[in-house]
Amino acid sequence: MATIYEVSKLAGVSLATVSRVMNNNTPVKESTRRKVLDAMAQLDYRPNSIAQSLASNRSNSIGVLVSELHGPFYGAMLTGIEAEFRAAGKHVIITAGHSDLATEQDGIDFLQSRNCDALILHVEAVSDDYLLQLAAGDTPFVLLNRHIPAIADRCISLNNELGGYLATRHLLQQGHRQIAYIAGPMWKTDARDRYHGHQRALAEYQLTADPALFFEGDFRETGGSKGLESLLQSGKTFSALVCANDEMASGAITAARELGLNIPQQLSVMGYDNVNFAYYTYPKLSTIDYPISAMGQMAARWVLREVYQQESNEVQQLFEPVLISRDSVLAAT
Amino acid sequence: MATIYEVSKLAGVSLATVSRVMNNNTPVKESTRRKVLDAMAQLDYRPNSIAQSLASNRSNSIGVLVSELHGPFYGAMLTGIEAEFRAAGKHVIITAGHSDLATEQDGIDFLQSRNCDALILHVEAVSDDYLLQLAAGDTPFVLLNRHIPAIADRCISLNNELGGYLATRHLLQQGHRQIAYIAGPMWKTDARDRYHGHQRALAEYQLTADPALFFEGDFRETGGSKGLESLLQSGKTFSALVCANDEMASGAITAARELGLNIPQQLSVMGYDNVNFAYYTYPKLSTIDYPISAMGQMAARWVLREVYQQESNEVQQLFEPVLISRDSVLAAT
DNA sequence: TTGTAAGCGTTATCAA
DNA sequence: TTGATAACGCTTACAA
Repeated sequence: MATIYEVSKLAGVSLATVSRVMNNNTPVKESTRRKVLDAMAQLDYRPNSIAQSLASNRSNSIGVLVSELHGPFYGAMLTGIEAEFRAAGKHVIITAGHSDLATEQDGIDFLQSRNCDALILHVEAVSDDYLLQLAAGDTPFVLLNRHIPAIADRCISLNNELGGYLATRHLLQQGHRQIAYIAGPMWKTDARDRYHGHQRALAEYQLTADPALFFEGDFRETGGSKGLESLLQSGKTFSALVCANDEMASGAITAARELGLNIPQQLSVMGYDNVNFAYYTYPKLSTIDYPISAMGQMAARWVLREVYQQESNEVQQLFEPVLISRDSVLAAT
Repeated sequence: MATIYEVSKLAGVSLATVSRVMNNNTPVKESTRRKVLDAMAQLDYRPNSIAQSLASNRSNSIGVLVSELHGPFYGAMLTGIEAEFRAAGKHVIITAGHSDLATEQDGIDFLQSRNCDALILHVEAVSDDYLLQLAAGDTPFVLLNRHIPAIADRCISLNNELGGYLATRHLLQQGHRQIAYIAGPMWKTDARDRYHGHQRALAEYQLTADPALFFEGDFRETGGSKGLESLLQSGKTFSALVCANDEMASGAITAARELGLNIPQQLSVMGYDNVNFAYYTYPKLSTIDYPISAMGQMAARWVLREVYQQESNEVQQLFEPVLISRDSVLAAT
């Protein structure tokens, strides 16, 4: 592999000049530039990005920490992020935090030790304080799907409370009054926010959430199926169910069918996220749209703007959920 | 950020000694080691991985190129890869090839320019010749889901033909004789292999594939739905359908339902891949298990063994698909 | 067992 | 507009 030194020799100029034409940040005489470019082509020269990083203190790499690498939600998010950076010639180092405190902190350490220019974090276990402290350090970062007022300028988030409200209000508007709820893990902010929205909608109809109709799931299919079974066993009747995400809704629907319940005739079900497969469940899932891919893209743009000074991009930080009405909800009889 | 120099000063030893305790590759007196470790702790020293890479000519990073970042298939694959590397302290740079020739080549260039120690490639558009040439270069790489005899030692693949055979044979054994087929894009090897397996199974029953019962899809839900509609319009009757992957099967099932077809009573459906959601479709999808997460893990181990000399890990390169029988297939009447 | 010093391939500061 | 040359933070002969 040719080095800048060989290029400079072949072109008959100094190292510095070669560097200048590469980075074209300093004027170089056209004829000199040509000589250098020719030499580069002739040697099939590729700059060593490691050496560039060491000298310039810039790695052109962005660390991304997500809870999981699989699942429709994270997939869409990563796609949004990678596409934006790829186009900008930056690259992404991806690691998983598994919603676990130690693993998340570890992941952040790991990414920092790789000299990332910036971090995009989708963290759940780590505390606000920890992040505040991280913000005092000198690795810039954006938070995805989390809102911390003190560093609101680094947060890209969805109004989850509103989404929770919309889901339940939809059911109420369809005449349902006994509404069960399968939540995400309640230590997660988004799970709590969604549930608060649920409560607010109920309150508007002079209703309160019945603890017997509440189940805390895990945001995964099995959480939905177990949740439904448990709710049914409570003995309380309910005509509608809201699940805090689509995966649990899918699990709940499958479990309901196995128990001989007709969806939506005997039970209306709402999901949340509008992940790709929501259209392909049976019945098609009514849900709340979470524009996670766009939000990932915005996180990338934030970095491009704040860290790499690419002013061109508009960055939207606050997103609003939208109700998607499909076939899993029926008016109450 | 403290450097190795400051550590050496504080510990009262030379740079080299500090380096030695970090890499513990050379014996260091226990008391010296302690002094160094203390100094490191005191300064909260973190080695600069960029400088390490430049000096050692090792980046400790592995480039991963997959077709997409989303979708259940790639999600599982990335999870398998990342978990293995994370445990080994290596990190992954992930980029997407989108099954497009230029984008894939570009991605490979990109990863090489980042000085990856090795590459894991899930490429579809790039030619065998191109890969053979790449193999002649000096960046080691493994191929996932692709088999090229000349470099078989770098390939981790599933016997896709066998899977296709198993899927169709299952239907034949259930008494089906008119079997439609929705394929993946036929320029992709795996799509072709699966189809060949289908043909072989038919041949065993003295049948041949009917072109009117063939549709070339795109491995996505919409391919399945469009495929089913198109097959139905052909006027030919069929009692079973095999789809070359689960996503198309899901799309086909949804479309069938909309057209008033009962699954599996009026139409049996087979999928392929056994992605996570296959258990949550209605009816539960009978499919062919593709252990993609394990295969991703093996690709990672291959790298660990071949590139980082970690001999400990066994690497399995050839995988066999297995039939998963669930509810979407019924015996022919 | 430890220290010295020469790289690794760039960028960036100064002069010229 | 160009050239010397000192960083950047570490690894690794080679000596001691």
